[in-house]
This record gives sequence, C-alpha cells and structure tokens, in this order.
Amino acid sequence: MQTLKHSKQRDAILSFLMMRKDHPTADTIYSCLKEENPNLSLGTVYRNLNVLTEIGQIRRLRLSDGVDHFDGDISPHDHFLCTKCGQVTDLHTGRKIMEVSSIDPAFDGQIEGCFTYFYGLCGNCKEGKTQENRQIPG
Amino acid sequence: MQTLKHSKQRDAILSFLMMRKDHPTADTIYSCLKEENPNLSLGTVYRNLNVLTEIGQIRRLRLSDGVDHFDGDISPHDHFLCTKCGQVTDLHTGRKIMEVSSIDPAFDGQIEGCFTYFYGLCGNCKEGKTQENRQIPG
DNA sequence: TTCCTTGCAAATCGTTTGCATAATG
DNA sequence: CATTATGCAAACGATTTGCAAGGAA
Repeated sequence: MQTLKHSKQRDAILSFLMMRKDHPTADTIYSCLKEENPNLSLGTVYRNLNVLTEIGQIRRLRLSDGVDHFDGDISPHDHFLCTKCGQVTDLHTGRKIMEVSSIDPAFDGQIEGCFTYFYGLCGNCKEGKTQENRQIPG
Repeated sequence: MQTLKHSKQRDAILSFLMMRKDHPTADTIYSCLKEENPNLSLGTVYRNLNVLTEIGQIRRLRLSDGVDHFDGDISPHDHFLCTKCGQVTDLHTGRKIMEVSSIDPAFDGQIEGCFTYFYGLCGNCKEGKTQENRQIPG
C-alpha cells in the first residue's frame, strides 16, 4: 500500500463518524460534510471510506438494505437491526468468540473473529410507534 | 402480499439453491439455469429470489463482496468468510442465542434471532494454496 | 377471465474510476 | 520535487422496474 498523506477531507470524515452513534451511509456523510465544505465531492468520500476501512480506523457494515453503512466505533461490539423500521443500533454483548459452544469439526480453517447481527424489534417498534420500512435480515 | 401462483422458474431456482452447498449469486443462478431454459431472464431470477427470501424459503447473505449471495439451506447455521480468497462456507456451531453471556442493559428492543459471520483463513488459504482475492469482513 | 409471472429493455442507484489540478511531505 | 488526494463527470455493475404477452387458478 502507498503512503498516506494527510487530508482535511479524511480527517473530517473520520471525526464525523466518531461523533455519530448511528451508522451513516456514504451519502449521508457526504451531505452533512458538504455543508461545511461545499467543494467536497462524493467520490472523495467513497475513496476515504475505503482507505479508512482498509487501515482499520472505521468499520463497514453490510446490512439488509444493501447499502454500505459505516461505523466510527471500532471497539468490539455487535449490531441490532430492527426488522420493522430498519434502524441499526449498537449492541454491546458479553459474547466472546470462545463462548461458541462447539464448532463444526469438519471445519479446517482458522477463525480470527466474527461479527454478529441481531435482529428483532427495536424499542420504538415494539410499541408500534414507527412507520413500516421492513428489512429482511441476512 | 398478493397470492402466489405456481411458476416453473421459481421452482427451478429453489431446487437449484437447495442442491448447492455453496452460496451462488443471482448471476450464477441465472447462467446455470439458462442452460436448461434459454428463455430465462435475469429479471425473473431477481424477482423470484426476492419472493423466495420474503416467504422465508431461502436466505439472502450480504457479504463483504457487496453482491448478494443466496442460501437454499434455511436451517439455523452460520457462515465463514475467508479473508484471503473470499470464499463463503457454511459453519455449523453449537451456538444458541441464549449463550450470549450478557446483553447491553440499555437495550430496550426485542431480540428474535441473530446471524453470525465468522472470518479468518479457510483450510486452503491457511496452507497458501490459493490466489489472493482479499475481502474485508463487515 | 382474472391476476400473477415472464421476458425484454430501459432505468435506477450505489460505488468506482480517469483525468487534470491542488495539496502534502 | 515526487507523490498522494481532490473534484468532477463519466463509467460501472448489481438490482429494479415498466410494459406487453404468456401462464396459472
């Protein structure tokens, strides 16, 4: 990989992501940051999101809506997807990979980690407060 | 949802998926089935994959390559993604949702289930037998 | 006959890329 | 100065959609 040079755009994207508790898409990031820097281009946002993901400073989430979401919190945690409103929230669990009680003995690879996506109804939807925007988990 | 009518195309897609032990994309399904039915169209494949997913007869997997994969095995099982060659394989674990040792007490939703994606090196890549096709898990 | 499904092609949408210019080290 | 990053617009690839015709209940 080539050496990284400093860039204001990348800094802005990273700090924006670290501030948010949700998981915005490239387009959301672009719209928000464009307010402060009207010259910002969408391609730059995508390029930097890829760089930041590659160097492990952010996490890319592929969820059921088919659009990439990004998470500025790279600490180990899982995600919860509401099957009704589509909202994605952090979910901190005590799970560790070793707690998996048994792994298929036929598996001959080497596990480095895992991501778990929980699904169900979020607090609001449980009480029927939101409009439908159904997502099929996967 | 509207009533489903029988269709040869949907049947073919479903039985094709149930036969495969891997997780083909819409395009792979299309190419394979087109050999037997040259009139088949890609749009039909996509439409039926959506229907089958909605009625729960197949599972859609969104993995790190950004293309949808489909799984004809809807029994509870997880998946393993090789970070080197990008291959996706089934991984049967003894995990049950209750084994999660603790859930964030701030979470006020209702969990119905979860999917776990493991990542690491598959058996072949562990031994350096494959060509690189790096995937970033997410 | 009614309504769902198909094939085809065009449209959509998220993401990537080429290129000339600007910024960084 | 050498190299990476940017903005812009065009290109791309996966998926969806409109429409007229075909097939199932």
